[in-house]
Amino acid sequence: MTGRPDQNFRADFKPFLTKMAKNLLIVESPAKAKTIEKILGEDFEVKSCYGHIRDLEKGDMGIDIKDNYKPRYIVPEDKEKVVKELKASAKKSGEVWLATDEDREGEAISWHLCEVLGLDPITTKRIVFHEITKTAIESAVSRPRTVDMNLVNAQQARRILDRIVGFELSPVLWRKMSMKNNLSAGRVQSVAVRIIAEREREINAFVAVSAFKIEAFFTAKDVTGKAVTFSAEGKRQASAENADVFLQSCVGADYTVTDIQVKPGKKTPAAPFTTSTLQQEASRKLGYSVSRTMLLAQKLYESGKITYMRTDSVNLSELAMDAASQQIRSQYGDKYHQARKFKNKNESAQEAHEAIRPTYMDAMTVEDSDGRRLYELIWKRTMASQMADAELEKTVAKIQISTNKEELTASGEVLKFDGFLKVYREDRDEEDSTEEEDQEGVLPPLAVRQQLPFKEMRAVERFTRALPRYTEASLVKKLEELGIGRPSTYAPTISTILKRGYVEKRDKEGVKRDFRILVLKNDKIEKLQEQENTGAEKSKLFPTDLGLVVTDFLKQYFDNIMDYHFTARIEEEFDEVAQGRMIWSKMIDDFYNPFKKDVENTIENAERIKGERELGVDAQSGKKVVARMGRYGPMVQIGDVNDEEKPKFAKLKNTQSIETISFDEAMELFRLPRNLGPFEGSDITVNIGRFGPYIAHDSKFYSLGKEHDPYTISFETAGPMVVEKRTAKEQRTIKIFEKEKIQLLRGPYGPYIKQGLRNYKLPKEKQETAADLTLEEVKAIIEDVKANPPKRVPRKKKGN
DNA sequence: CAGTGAGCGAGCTTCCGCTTGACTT
Repeated sequence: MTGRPDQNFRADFKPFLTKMAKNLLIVESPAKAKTIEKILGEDFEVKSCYGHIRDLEKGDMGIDIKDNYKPRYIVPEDKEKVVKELKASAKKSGEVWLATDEDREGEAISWHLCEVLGLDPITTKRIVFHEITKTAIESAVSRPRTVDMNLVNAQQARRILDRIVGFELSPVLWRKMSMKNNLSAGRVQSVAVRIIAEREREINAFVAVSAFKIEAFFTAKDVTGKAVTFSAEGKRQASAENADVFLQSCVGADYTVTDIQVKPGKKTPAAPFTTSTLQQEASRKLGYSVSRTMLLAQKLYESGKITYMRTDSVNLSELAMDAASQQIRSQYGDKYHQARKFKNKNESAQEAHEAIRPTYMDAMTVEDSDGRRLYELIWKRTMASQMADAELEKTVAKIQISTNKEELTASGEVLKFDGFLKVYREDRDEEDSTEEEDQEGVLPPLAVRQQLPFKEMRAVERFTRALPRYTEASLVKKLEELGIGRPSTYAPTISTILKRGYVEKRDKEGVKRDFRILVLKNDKIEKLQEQENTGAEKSKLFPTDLGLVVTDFLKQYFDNIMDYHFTARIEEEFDEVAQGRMIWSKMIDDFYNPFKKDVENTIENAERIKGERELGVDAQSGKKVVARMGRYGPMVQIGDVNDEEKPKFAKLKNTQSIETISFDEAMELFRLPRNLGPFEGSDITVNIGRFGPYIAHDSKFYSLGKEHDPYTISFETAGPMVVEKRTAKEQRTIKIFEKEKIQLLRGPYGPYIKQGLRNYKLPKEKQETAADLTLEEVKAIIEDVKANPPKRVPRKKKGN
């Protein structure tokens, strides 16, 4: 099938539009709509539906399980306005064209549009394009198809399965967990937490082993005749004793070059950005969180600077490849250009869009100061992807030791042609990099049989490293590898598991560790001990105790859902549905029956989730000490609730965990509350409460903040703190109406009224003169705000 | 805001995947 030449398109098309009202073309994104309207011109009105316009009702799962899993769809409240507008436009227009994205979700959106706008899916025109260019769009318009119901059914199966898993599993947690927060579980989020949980346990179980790295230093003349030092490595020695023996055996040795190998090498540029790789590189190079990257990318997209930012495709349009080629040739010269098409490694990719790239390759940067660094990263990556390989020369020299049979190896790397490295080099994650690769240097020119002047030889103790904890971006990478989640959900998934308290993002301080060095110099061996910092991590994802116990629970009772390959397996079945080889309701039925049994079995037989761990026996009372989950989080407990005497409880610190806390650390926690003694007539006490550590004095409470430890803070520190915090509190106060219990306070967003637990913002015109407000005026403002509450979260729907 | 930790039970929570804004205690 060959496409018509473009110039014929309008001629073909016109007759059918004449005198009729405009055509309505619907796309998903409003930014796209604007561009396309310009391209298509007068005959088309282009509107956007802002993604899905219908979803399953929330009540009773939104599915009639007994009626073949029949879905009950509704237009969510926040989509009512869009739907109303689309209906009005559709009414006025001659014909409606559906141009949603070319993937499973896009197809379903088209079908929902048919249902809502009263269009017949059998006849309504459905078109797709992967790039927003005149050619692509006009060629798409010249070859419309209709909605593919098999693909729609695959989406419905996906949607319904996710609803079933989420809405059946979450209530199981509500029943079995004593914590009252709104817990949740789902096909994607629960596996994401599992990944974090398992990494943590690997790290906890890890035992570092050391070996001695042998490194010899020599001098030689470089190309300019200047003497330079270079190093060569020997075989690692397993222990300090072995290292010592080896260094002894080298005393008084001569070192001779016996062999030199020179091999060419090359480096190839990475593919253009997808959502996932953009998130990874922005995290590694710019330190951005996944959500920050997406926010900035969205802005760049909306202002027309880059193509769509939620994509799993590495493909560049012809237009983009040409533009890159031109830019590279003019900026760096012809030899730096090499046209490349990249293939997606990921099987789950749906490739409805292009890769993320600049709209105009000749724009090297953008005005917007927030988005500039991200834009430049995208620009460089796109350029590099169309540039020549970098050419290297790797040299490996073997060095003989005259006094023993061992051999040393010196290796070096020289860049012969920089190629794409002129613009861009991809960073690596910690876990993929090795020590050796990091320190390939340049070797001076050497010759076989050359005698090398010896400086010294070192045996340095090196420890194996545990795998690093995940960053947001490396978690996204892992999820993508497993085919779990989509470009539009990576950032929200991370927010969800953080919000639910399954995972925390924080830093970990390193610990000091001694390591040994043996140095052979002037025929003498010196033994040194030095210190290094190890295990420090920044902005990493840590599982909480909640995350760990929930993961264990779900793994025990729902191993199928928690399996890393569950999504991949059901994706194969969705594909079968999409191909028309499987009925979607049958597929869901096969999944649901055993799953429902698991749910019922769990509700009936599973114990409450406690995650209890015995730590030892309290010497004083002779009672058992355990760590476990309580109603308000992880805690330690002395004694049993069935004992005559009430058990003692203490909350774990943020950095402690049920799994790793020691008996001594647990006992330490029972030192609170501490009484520091009298100050201005009443005792100062320190404790940890619902909102963290605090000082109590004269029946007032002051937060302790992070820099002070309630276990160690002294009376000398606490006294002045009370005074300081008390005055700060007073300064925050503008006015107090004692009897009515109304306070007028100054906050970070300006002055506000506080009555009981509720806050009321002052109207703008009253903010300046807040101190002059009378009780009546204040009461009026409260009533006013109550009557017109500030719109924040969309209100609850009726009937659900 | 601030000491809790058992159990009862009303009424509530919850999923994933498309899309942007509205708006900050």
